Amino acid sequence: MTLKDRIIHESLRQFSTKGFLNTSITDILEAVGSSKGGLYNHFKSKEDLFFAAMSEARKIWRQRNLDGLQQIERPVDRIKKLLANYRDKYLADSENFPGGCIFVTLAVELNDQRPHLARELNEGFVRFKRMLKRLLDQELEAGNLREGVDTALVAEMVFSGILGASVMFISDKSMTTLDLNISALCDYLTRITK
Amino acid sequence: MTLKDRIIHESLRQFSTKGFLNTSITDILEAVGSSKGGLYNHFKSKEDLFFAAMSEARKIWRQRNLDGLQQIERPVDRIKKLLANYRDKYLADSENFPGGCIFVTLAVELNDQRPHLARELNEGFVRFKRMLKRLLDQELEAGNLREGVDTALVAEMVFSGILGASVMFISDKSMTTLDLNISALCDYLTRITK
DNA sequence: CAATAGAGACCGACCGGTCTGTCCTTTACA
DNA sequence: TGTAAAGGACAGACCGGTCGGTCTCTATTG
Repeated sequence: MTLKDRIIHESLRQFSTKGFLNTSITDILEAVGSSKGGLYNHFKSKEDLFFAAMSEARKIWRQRNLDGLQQIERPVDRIKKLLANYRDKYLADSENFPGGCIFVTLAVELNDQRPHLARELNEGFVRFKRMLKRLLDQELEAGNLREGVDTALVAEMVFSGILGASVMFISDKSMTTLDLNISALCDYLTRITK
Repeated sequence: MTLKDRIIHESLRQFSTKGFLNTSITDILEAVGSSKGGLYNHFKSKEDLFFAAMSEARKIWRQRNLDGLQQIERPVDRIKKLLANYRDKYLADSENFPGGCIFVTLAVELNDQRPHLARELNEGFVRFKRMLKRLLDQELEAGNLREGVDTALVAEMVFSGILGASVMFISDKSMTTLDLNISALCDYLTRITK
């Protein structure tokens, strides 16, 4: 692994626990055993490192959460699989993200302090919500949802549930609470399905 | 209003937008038009100010969210009223908390960095969840919940939904998205009630 | 020899906190 | 009642330390 990659991955670890502003360049460099020169050779600023780290974080997120979704036919079951992935393969991943979901941590920290950095976090949230709604709409067109179910409302509910579970997990790092949350969401999905 | 109170309220404003660590006492003092001497005369440290501010924040939270709950008879309707309060009287309060829910912001920021400060935030979350479950259990005993409804699961779901809605509101400050989230939660509560 | 990666001294800005000094109000006493 | 002592509220200079970023210098490699 190159120094550049090691810096990026160490950044992900520290950003996920301490956020962007409270992580110092020095902390990252001490962890990877390098120095200022080694960092500023590859990144022109701390913000530049932020964007590189976010790109890598999105890649890891997709790898973890979309794994095995293609093999599943029913859209609603894809959502349930995604929820299980989110619990087992993503949030449980204390190697890359020891502080919990890095997007939640950074969104909460940066939205009022560094709007231009927070923008792409919000875009990620919106894209994720749209994906949930799309899957629910497919189920609706197949006539598999109960009467009066609003897919936009359900997508919002599931997404908020995931965000809330992520915040709870950041707070108490409890796998049982996390499991309770994911179970509640799956239960909810079952309840609105025929 | 005394200087001490003005410092506390300005702290709430700045903590809710920038968090604790990224708010400098100089920023607070400039906003209230005072100086170091004026602050350290009333608080022995920045952490001392934090605890004073949190105490005031909890007081405001209760005022806003529990307002008018006593007049309502059905427990599940109390929860719905609380959700409406949370949307209309608490999150919409940009005077005290311009950055959204201060407890979410601080919990996400402090859990890995200042565990002893974060502890009482988590305690608040647990107490709130217990309150939700207690109300649901009352409804269950009255036989007003549908078959197979697990009150702990529902409480978890509602609480996560609130946390998620708070994070979304921090991110986009959109009242329509917030309203969608609260509606989804009310919809969910209706769906599990007889 | 040229080019690049990396080490680390260094810079100005800012941090939380301390300390001294200056008011102003309250209290004590002849 | 006049006056001095005492104490609290606040201003702001100052301290050691840390921040992001720059710069110079060295080691390695083709």
